[in-house]
Amino acid sequence: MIRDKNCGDIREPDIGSVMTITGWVFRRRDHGGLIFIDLRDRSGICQIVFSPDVAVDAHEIAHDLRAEYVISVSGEMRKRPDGTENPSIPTGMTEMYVHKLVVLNRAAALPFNMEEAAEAGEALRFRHRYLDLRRPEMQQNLMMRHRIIKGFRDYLDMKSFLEIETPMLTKSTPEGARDYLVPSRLNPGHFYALPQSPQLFKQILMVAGFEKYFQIVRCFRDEDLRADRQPEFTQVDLEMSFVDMDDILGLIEDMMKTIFRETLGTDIETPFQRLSYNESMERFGNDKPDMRFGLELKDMADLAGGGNFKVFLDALQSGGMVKAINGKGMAALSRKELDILTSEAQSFGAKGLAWIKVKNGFESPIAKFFPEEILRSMAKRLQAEEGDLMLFIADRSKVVYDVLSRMRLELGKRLNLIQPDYKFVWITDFPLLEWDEEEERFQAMHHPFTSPIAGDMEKMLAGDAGDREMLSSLKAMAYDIVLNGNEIGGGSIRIHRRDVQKKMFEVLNISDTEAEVKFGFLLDALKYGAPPHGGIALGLDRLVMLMTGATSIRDVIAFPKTQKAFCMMSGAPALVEPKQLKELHIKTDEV
RNA sequence: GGGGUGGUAGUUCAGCUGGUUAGAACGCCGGCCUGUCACGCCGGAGGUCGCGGGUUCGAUCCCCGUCCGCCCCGCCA
Repeated sequence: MIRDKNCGDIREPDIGSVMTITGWVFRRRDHGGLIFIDLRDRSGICQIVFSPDVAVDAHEIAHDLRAEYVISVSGEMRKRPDGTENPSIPTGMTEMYVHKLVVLNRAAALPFNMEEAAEAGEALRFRHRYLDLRRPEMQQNLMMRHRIIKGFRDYLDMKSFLEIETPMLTKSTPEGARDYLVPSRLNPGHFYALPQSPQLFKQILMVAGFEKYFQIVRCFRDEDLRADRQPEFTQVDLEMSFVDMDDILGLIEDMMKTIFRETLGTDIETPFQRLSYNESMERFGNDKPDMRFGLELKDMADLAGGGNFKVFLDALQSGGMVKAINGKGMAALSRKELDILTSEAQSFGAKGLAWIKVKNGFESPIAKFFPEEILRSMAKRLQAEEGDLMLFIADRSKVVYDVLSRMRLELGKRLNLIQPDYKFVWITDFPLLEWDEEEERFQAMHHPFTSPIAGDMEKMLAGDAGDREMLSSLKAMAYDIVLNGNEIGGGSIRIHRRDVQKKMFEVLNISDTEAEVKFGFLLDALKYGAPPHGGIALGLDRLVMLMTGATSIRDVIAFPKTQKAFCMMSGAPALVEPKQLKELHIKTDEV
């Protein structure tokens, strides 16, 4: 070993001992006489002192030290003189008096200030990711990620889950996201796909009798990126046999509780609240509600219909809805501020925003369309009191939900209603199918292997594949796990009967031949004694983001890609040699 | 594919209604400094104003195109 101890581990018992420590020069304070350096390694920082009274040559060399030089220093650990201790760091009682300094490596002037790197542009941080990752904040993030992953592994191992790897070179599936394709040299014109998830393989593992499987696995989706979406991301993927939905939800709750306790020391509340998809939409306007605050949506159709405000009446008549939320204490907003709020609503897709101030009665351009009694009922339903602002959206249901759910979040932030906390919620009873207007057929809302809920199973089997109304009413035995308004995972009880699976393909308008070509191996497997099974996949990156307080998953991924799926450090993707393309039997169009 | 926003010194940003010499802070370089911890003080260097075109006597500023980052819609579970 070329060092005796980590910088951040130095404590008072080390006083008096002579040792060697190594690290990066973090900050330097060169007084000409005394030189102080904060030496940093992964564990933390330690102040070292160069004095001409202790070692003339080391002191001489120390003048030339610069940020991020890698050095080794040997010397005596001493108690800091009275009054010079630094209580703000764990090593603040001690300092090393260096008698020997070795510069292990020099560093060029940095492209950005490490201490203010959080403010530096992401493009720059990504290009020099090795420097960005050297920052304590990023190191903390990745250490937390490690502990969380270890938490999952330990917990699932304890519960007798087996970690089994599945192929990365796999087969393109037509449903779901766009695949990343990999050309096959040995099979001209044929392509592998990188997995969007190990879905089919984990089901096969259940058929194969492993009963409890998990994997911390990379998944790939060639879709456009967001702050919480990367083209490659990590799932905690698991599947179990002989279980029902409550078994899986219970296991995940206990697992989360364990991991939050062990990594953050936080005690989260279990069991998690459960909301049906419909209830979530009604009350919050989306299927991933942030449960840390109220501001719930209220249906106003009956009251709105009792006036003669044309916008409301039109919306209701054409099958739309009128819903509202209560902007607590916002009656003081000026006309101009209300205009801004309105254009915000419009940017979310609304045609307009109707508002009624509860202020000396009711103040609003639309108040005149409603009898006093209805206005009072509206206020009552929204629990609006003097000083509040009632905000209405009237439109098609999709628009109303979309706009109000976003306004709810916006107001929650603005009114400071969102306290730091971890509020989980399960969303259940999703529709099994979703009508695709463009393709004029049903799509599986979760995926085509999801079982209907028990009561709907016979309905689907007995029903006609063209019965749109019946099919739209079917509920899936699927569940999403939502944390603070972020979807962090989802799963379902799968179809384990071949006849049900075939019916599902029929409903989805996937022909026998097509099903055979695309999922034949799963259908085959279902013939040979498939146990009832189900599982879930958790989005690890999002979970770590929330647990570290990061604002983007890019801050919890060591080497993330930009919004154009470009790696600024390595330069991937890149052009390749014509020879490589030729071997792969590939000709490109452009460039 | 679409909407929004940004790109000026190594970095973060300012730069008025288009005007002659493009600034600040931090960093960098040189000097001074023996108790600092964002050390301090003095001095200095450092600019393809993303790129291309246009309008203009004159463009960092206006217009068009383009590239890149970020946020969002579509897309994606």
